[in-house]
Amino acid sequence: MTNTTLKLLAQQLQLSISTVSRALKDHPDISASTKAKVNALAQSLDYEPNAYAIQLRTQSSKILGVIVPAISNLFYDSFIAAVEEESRNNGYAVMILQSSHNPENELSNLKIFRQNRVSGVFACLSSSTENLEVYQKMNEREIPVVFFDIVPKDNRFTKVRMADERCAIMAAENIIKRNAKKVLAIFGDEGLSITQKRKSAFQKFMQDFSPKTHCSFAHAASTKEAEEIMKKFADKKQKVDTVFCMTDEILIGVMRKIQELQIKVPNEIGVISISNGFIPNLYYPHISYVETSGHELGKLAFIQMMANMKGGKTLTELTVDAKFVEGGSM
Amino acid sequence: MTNTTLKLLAQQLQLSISTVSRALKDHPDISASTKAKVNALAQSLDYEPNAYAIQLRTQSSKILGVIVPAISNLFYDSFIAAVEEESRNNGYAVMILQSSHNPENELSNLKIFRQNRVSGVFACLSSSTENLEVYQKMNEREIPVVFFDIVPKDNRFTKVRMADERCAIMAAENIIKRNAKKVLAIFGDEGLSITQKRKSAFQKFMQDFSPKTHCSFAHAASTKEAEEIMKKFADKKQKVDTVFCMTDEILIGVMRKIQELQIKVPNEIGVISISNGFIPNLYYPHISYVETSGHELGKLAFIQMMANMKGGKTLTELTVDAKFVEGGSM
DNA sequence: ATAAAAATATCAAACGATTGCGAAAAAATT
DNA sequence: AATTTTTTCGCAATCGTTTGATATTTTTAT
Repeated sequence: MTNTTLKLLAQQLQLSISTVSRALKDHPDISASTKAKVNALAQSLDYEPNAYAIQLRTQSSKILGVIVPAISNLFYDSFIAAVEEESRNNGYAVMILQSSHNPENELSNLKIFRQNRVSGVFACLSSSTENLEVYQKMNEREIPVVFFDIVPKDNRFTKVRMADERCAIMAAENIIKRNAKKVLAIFGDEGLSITQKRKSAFQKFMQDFSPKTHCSFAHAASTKEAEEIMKKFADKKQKVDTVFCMTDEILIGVMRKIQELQIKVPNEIGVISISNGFIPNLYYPHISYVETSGHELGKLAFIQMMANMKGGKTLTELTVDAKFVEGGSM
Repeated sequence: MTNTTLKLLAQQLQLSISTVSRALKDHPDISASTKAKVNALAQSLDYEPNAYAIQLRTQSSKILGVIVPAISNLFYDSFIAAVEEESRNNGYAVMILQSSHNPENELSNLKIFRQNRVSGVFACLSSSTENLEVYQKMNEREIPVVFFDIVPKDNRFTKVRMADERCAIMAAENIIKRNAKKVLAIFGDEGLSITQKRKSAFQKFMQDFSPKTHCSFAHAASTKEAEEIMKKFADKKQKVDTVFCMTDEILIGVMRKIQELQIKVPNEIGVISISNGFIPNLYYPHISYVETSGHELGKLAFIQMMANMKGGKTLTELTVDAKFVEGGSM
């Protein structure tokens, strides 16, 4: 069965294609009676405009692209969900591609986006992306790019991200409030700017406001690594009394060890993390965390995208503020 | 900056558009030298074919649609990830829309898919979807629809799903093996066929092979509900010694209560669930589970899609088999 | 040297929709 | 009744690509 087209409608109604087209879009040139007829037939024949023809003619697609390292991720999936929702409400469809943290995939994804003439892309850099030229070119082609979460340092681009420094500082605040003596702070992948930001902010704040607190720093790129780090520190004689986890992956590893060794939270050890809240609430007591909401970030990103598409380039870096959620683990 | 087109290339090279087009696709009609020239210029001008023009001309898009109740879900996100991966490797892009379990959204999503002339759709029914007519129409338009996870009973459609009965039976087997006396089995949304299947298979198996085991059945549509159910049953005098959780949401609720009440797993209570493994492995001891892999299902769905698109309709119902993963909670 | 075959490149018509411009018909004005 | 205005609609070009048919040139065979 072939799709209904304007031509088909026109033939059946003995009208010209242009009249049918105009009738369908409620153009003032067309009489009410014709409109009625056209609409009726379109309805009964299940007419749906061919988006491809429209885009070809109007040179503007109603598709937005999203590149994430992985869809299957507690943070990114909520970001995607938010973007999808906003997009649909605004007449856009979303095309989602994952880079798997591989710059090559990132490139081929971008290619697909270009072929499909997406009218904008949301991009989260993969950890090893060095070359931003492609993105620069997109901007030159007037395809707005909004970076999120893992963003380039380069300030030629529009970016939205969590208030990373604030997150880290809020965590530090609560660690100090708890009166911690020996802190283990586990951060994520050392190469990412997001890690750097969080770490240096954390470090500085602790230094400035509680210089006597002893802090050990570690990096874990996976749950497994976090688990091992936790193990090492739990084995030591002078145990740490508070552990900070920069990501969900880290928290999971840490909690596995804590449960296994039956360390009491919060009495023997305090735990605090940065998260969207899903993982922290799995445990009892709930883990206290600084909230970073993929959902909020998605909404903000969409707003930025619309702004970029409408008017002049707004090359700003917006941040979603964080808030502390008391769980019971501190 | 405007996009490079065939026309532009042709002008610069003093060739006809058709020659350029053929050169780019390595058509035997074109000489090697011409091809070289064309390719060189195309490269330097960053030529990317306009997917819209191609689709318009060839009447076939390289886009697949996916409808899920929610992207932000441990099962669906891995399904999506798998489909996306397979798709990209086969030259397809994926458009993802979420229904939020709302039939209206489902409908408008389908509309978007039609407008974009997707060449196939993967659909997971929202819990309250009654009217399958739209899907039937898609099939009539020769747009293959592959249902996954929550599938229609109707056998006019192609479906892939987990081996739901097997899952439930495997869980039951292990409950019997544990020598459970009092079992609490919590199932999901009563309206879903997936729930029905799992429940009746579970029920029958327990009845047939261990009629003396006392089973209490309950339904929970959310984590919160599961938590309350668990609370009720933990308070009782004659405590249950084994609890079965049909979904991750339920497991999470149950585990919250168990941790809160400090019930010892597996000594005081055995826990078993159906899951993709992520959640069960968060706890210590790891929860034993029957594995249902969204990733596997996604791959299977893609294969079915390709089969449907290539050849004759293969209206079959395929299932991904389950396997039991020993955690330590039984 | 001439006809036949092979190689190379071009023409032109689609695909489905939009839209400026002009034309015919109907209504309003003089 | 003649003219102007308004309403209603059609013509045709265009977006970028593909592709069957055709034209031109080169090579090979006779």
